[in-house]
Amino acid sequence: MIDPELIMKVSRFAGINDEARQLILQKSLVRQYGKGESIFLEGDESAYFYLVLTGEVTVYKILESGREMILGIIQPGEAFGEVAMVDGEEFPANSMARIESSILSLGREDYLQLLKRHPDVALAIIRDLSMRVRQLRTRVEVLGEGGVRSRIAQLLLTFARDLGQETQEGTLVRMPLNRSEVAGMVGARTETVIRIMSQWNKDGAVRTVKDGFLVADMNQLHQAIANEKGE
Amino acid sequence: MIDPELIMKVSRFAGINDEARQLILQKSLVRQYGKGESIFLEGDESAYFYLVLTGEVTVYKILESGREMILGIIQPGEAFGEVAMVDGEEFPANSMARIESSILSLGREDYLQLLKRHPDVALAIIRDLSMRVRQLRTRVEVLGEGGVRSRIAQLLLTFARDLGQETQEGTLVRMPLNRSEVAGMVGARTETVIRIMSQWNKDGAVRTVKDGFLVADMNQLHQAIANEKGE
DNA sequence: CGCTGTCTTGAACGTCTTCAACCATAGTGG
DNA sequence: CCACTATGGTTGAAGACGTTCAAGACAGCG
Repeated sequence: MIDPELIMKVSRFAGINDEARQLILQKSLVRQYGKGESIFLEGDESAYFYLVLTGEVTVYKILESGREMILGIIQPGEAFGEVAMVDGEEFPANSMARIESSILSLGREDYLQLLKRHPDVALAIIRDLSMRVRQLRTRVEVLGEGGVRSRIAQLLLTFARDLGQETQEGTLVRMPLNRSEVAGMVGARTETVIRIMSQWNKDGAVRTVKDGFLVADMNQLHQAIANEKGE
Repeated sequence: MIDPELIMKVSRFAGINDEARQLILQKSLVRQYGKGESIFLEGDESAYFYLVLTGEVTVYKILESGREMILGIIQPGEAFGEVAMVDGEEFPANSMARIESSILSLGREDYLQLLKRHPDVALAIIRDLSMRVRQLRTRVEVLGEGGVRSRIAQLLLTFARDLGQETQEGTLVRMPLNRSEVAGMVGARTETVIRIMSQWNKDGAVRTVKDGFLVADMNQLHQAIANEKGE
């Protein structure tokens, strides 16, 4: 059921030697998760390391106030739950498949063994952690912006920068985000997000399309941030 | 001018061998910074790794909206600017001494050499990065809480948990935080912070004392978060 | 003593949330 | 094929909340 090609395509395992490759194929588990299916919950024992092969995973947390905060959306090739596993702590957040996904998991022991065998071990972890630090930092920056309008603008610009592809219509981000998810990421209510985004839609700044959204006019978003009161 | 004792006390360098110790003493630079003095600015070339020996450093960023966001307050023994240096990128934020501080810096080359000589290298970095990930995550959680009241409560509780010491009056956090700083950490205005905190002061929940603040009644803070509208 | 920086308070205004309802669309099962 | 249901998007009105601007209190320091 495991597609060896798929696994080896993951940048993290690129250039890995044959022995390590065998270890992965033998010891890892690849499982399909349906949309909305839970992968682990906050407080669970973290005995596995997870890697998204295909699909997307939402890592989220229920805050003390009851709000649901999305900490991150994990893309194919990216790992999650790794920090907790290395530290040997419980998972600090929940995770679920955002869409139909296939996810590889490797037990702690096997993971550590893999690291030992492969020389670029530490580097892979360090690179991964650095990336996470950077992501979290931009998240803090998004949340730090004053109004909800600024926060959404900042969020969309970040997505456009990281995942966008240029088209003659503007920057296209191939990731359908519903308004609730946006709300969960910027710490706001769905209705508020809707009001702001439909405004932008009318103004031709951002348009929701088939398989994602299109930032047609970045300037308008920057403006929205700059004067803290959209339009 | 460098106090060898001081350097060796830093947990990061504990158990280091003599050779490495010599390297640090010879190659590192320790400099005093006055309150408010800048250490590096966003966009600066990151050629050094910094470590707080005594004092405290504020790492902050000027957001696109013009707001000043405090990303972290670095305590003695903690490093900063490290990620950027390892990645070879420009500093993504500013830093300044929050109080009179002595700060050690080590050039990129020497730092890498130190890491090579000392076996626990990668581990030190990984531990450091993990810690930073955890800190940023709690920061995101703080900012994600709905109202300003919840965010401040969450922030103070975090400080109490991490740095607090129990007294018969409550949990004491030995760190003077002025209201502007709190505002910069929760993404709010100083006046708002003042209104909320003086309310809490009257209610006996949190009191500002000589060298920090005292959380007298944690429950009130949890309450404030729970029902999103303080008391 | 006057200065500076922090803390405080008030009032007006704009923003966001809340709650409640309604529309559109895509499946689903009869 | 259609009613039925679930999901996501949308809108309105009222009120809570936070910001803004302006002004004053206060303490520590040269």
